[in-house]
Amino acid sequence: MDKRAATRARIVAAADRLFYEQGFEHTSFTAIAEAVGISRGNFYYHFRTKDDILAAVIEARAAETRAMLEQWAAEAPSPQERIRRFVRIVVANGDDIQRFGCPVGTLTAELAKLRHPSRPDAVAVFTLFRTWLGKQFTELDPTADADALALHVLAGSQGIAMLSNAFGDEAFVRREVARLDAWLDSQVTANR
Amino acid sequence: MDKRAATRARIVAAADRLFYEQGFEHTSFTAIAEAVGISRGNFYYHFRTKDDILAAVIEARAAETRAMLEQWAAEAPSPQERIRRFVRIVVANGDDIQRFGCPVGTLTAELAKLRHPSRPDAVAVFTLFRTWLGKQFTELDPTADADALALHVLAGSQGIAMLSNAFGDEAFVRREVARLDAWLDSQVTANR
DNA sequence: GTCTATAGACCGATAGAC
DNA sequence: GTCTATCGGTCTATAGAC
Repeated sequence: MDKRAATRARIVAAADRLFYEQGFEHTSFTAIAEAVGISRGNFYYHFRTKDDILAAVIEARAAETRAMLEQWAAEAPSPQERIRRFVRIVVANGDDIQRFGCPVGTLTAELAKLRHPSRPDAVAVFTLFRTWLGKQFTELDPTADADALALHVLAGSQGIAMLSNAFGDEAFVRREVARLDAWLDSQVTANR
Repeated sequence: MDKRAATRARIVAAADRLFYEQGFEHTSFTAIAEAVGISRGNFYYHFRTKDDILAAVIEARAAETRAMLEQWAAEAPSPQERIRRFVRIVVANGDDIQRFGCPVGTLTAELAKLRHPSRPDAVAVFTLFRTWLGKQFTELDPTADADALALHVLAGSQGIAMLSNAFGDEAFVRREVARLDAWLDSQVTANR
């Protein structure tokens, strides 16, 4: 990787984190430049506008998500176990979610209010999870409405993330994850 | 109501709507003043700072919520029917939620990222629903963990609102509301 | 004449953009 | 490093109701 690409990657990583922690609009150029440790002037060598950075951040998140889903698919033996991996995100990233919510959910919600042109790209990250989950449910039961089940799981984890952020109640998160797990079990049993 | 209070109320109503549609930070003084039809200068006669407006908006939302919950409690005969009223919000306000998400959820999420001092007050609106729902579940079954059940319903509707906003899929909303209704039925049946 | 409500000029700071 | 627009925030003059 040449120096240009390396700096670009550092900018994207810093912006990603700041957009998550502070929101897209609230994060200024200056804040990103400071986090990376470069001057604002240097900045424009890599990105012309703030929207360009946002696009790069969303692209990076999408790539990261694809890699993660592929890894889960490779590691976990059964569809049920794979779906369980997804459900576990809200526990594994519990601390971040409690403080800043779900990165996918909060970004799409913000971009919706801003009527931002990149909003569909942010939604596409949601869609990655949606179709991946749908695939697992189809494997579990080819006759099921896999997309509906996928959205149910997605909605469940979004609700948990939202209230975790609002109330900071870890017991609630564990309880609701267990509930989702149990629901998943019941789906598998029903298919036997 | 004197003229001062009337103008103040109009400002709060306009700010409420704009904060909902565009987010708190994105909404400028100029935008609110334009929406109300007054000059920016006049503004400071009624509110000194933007945070003061936010505080007034949150207070208004809390009062509105309390009134709504009281009305539901008065109108609906059974606890189950009352809880059902709550679940129906995502359908009744389906259009707004699809475009701007849940007003309570999106505001608390934004204020969390901004580390805004009024965030606890925004969360308190969530708590109004939480305790009201808990009360209904206690009436349904005094031995149940009413708060856990309340949070489950709250999380369910938050998840629906989030994905409704992301995907704009009305069939999904109806499906998930039906699912929550069925779950509620099962809770009632289990108690018999 | 006094008070209430209003308008609009104006401030420093900071935003994104170049 | 500079430029311009706009941000939240402040001050003062004044029009009209009483």
